[in-house]
Amino acid sequence: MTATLGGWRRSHTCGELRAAHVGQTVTLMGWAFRRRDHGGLIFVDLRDREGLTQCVFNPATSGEAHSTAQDVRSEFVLAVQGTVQRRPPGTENPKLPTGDVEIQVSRLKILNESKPLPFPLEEEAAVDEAVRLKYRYLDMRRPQVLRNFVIRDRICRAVRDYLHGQGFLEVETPFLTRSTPEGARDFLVPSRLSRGHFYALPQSPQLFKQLLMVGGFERYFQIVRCFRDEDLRKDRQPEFTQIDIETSFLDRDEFLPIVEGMLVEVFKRVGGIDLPVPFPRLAYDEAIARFGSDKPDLRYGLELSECSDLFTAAPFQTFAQVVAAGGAVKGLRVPGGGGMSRKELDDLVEAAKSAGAKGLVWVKVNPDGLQSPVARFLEPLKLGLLGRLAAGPGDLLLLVGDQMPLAAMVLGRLRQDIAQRLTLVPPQEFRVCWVLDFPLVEWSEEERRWDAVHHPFTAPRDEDLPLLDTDPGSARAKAYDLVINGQEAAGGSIRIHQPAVQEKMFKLLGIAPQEARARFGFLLEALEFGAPPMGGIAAGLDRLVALLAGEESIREVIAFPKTQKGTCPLTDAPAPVDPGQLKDLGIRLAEEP
RNA sequence: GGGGUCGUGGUGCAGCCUGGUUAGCACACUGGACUGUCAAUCCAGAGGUCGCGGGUUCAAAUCCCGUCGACCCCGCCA
Repeated sequence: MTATLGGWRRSHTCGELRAAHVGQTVTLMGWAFRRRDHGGLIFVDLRDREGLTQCVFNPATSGEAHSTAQDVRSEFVLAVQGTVQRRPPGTENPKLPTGDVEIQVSRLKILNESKPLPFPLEEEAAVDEAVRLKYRYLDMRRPQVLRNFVIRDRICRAVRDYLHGQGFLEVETPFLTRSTPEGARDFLVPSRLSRGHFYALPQSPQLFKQLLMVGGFERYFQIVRCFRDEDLRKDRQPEFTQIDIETSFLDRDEFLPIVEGMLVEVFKRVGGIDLPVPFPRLAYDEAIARFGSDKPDLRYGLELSECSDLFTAAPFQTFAQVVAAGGAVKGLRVPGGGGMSRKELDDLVEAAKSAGAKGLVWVKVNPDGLQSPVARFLEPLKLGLLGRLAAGPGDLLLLVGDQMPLAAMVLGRLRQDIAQRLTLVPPQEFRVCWVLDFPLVEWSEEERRWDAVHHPFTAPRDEDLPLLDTDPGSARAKAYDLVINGQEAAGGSIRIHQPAVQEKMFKLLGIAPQEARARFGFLLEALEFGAPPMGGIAAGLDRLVALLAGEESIREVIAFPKTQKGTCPLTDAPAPVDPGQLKDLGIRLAEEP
């Protein structure tokens, strides 16, 4: 190092020099971002993590430095020594924080050269993501990419500071663990020492954090990697990071404010945003009824209306039958949507069908009456309908009749599309809410059994405990989701801490006692040794960072993300392995089918 | 597993629908000129298996089939 640097020491970063530094002799190190060669005079914008500083190479100052600067190309690594001087009047650059000054370079050292780059680092340059990821180490030199990781770092620090202040212990849990049934597909790791046996990478530290509570740690958190072998999306990676939290002796209403405090701290420190507390709370049923979603976006209105009663005895047989069969008719008013073309309406109908609806009734409210494929059935209901939906001329009404919650969820999906199309979504705004009282279980038609909505360790609400025997589908869980701008940002629950209840839950889910013992025996046993009441939450760190960074995809806030097929363009993982490695593991690959 | 968009010098795109000049433009790159630029400017130049394979045709970047890859969506993600 010393040899290369020749005793030079960096005195300042490229982001900090101001008019107050004029006259000082400084040493800067960084990358040549841009070079402007005027023949007699050469300008180089030197870039490091903190910013840009213009360096001037004048033969009158140093002929040697000037001639070396002629060889400088993009992304050469440079060390410069020189004097900070005020730029000549009229040549200041207001776009740069350092734009009032420049370095009159007396000595230049090229620390390393660079080949021409495979893509430009200019901010405005659009580059294919696959190319960016293959050369991610170059991509991150772009200030707008770096910025996302600064935000990520600050969020993590705010989380740690806050939780430590609240008495939480940061504890690590194993990555090599055992496969859990249910949930996502596991990533498996073959064991060499126990041939034929496999570890699984954790989908979350769920069981371990409960064991930490049995262990008396009382308040635990971890910023931890989780692994799920499922298909990817712009907000889903095979490995992602959670802020994982668990507490003892707290009921839901004592725990949620702790999480609110964490979010307040993060948004305040990182975004300068004041989130009002307490966060609004919506029961699951209410969220579905009003917004057609269990993760409602509260940044805009477009609430759904309950219209079932209007159709009980109506001439519109289709809906009357739906209501008679215990279903519901839900309505959505699209303000000013009366001008939509036939094609746009057809697209809405298509979208409704692909969301699972049998159909979609649209109604244009014209000054002279209703216009709709079923207008003649609706005309008698006109006043009731317009009143219920608060609709007037120029509006479009969308109606779906089906079983709940499907009817509402179909409109909930259209609600999002329409908000986008009508640009009702305010930018730079954050609306946070809790969704509570989720159903404990839901009936799985294909498996012919009850499935846990959250996970099998989630406690039912105390008053709903008897329902486990009589009407499991109506039992509500002590589960909660934190929703920000229509995205699930965190989810958690109060856990079952009594073995008898846990066994009852397994039974309900069709997990036989011996099967439960085989899979979760260690947890069941732990619950028998004085497990405290406990509950917690897991927040998706990547999504939180993306939200605060204003990025669509979490790939933008992960240093080395995977493509949609789960590959890494930089390392070419996953890759075949040496046959000897497979032999050690006792693994033979099956022939291709 | 299914649907959609895209794939053309290093990068970003046009050309494709309606097959036929030497595949065009911008940026980057190379050489030259230039002492106040900051997306420097001006002059000159080099750089292409049109993702891959097959088919149709006198002729394919262009039409057809297959395949691979990237992205978006549905399913999936307790």
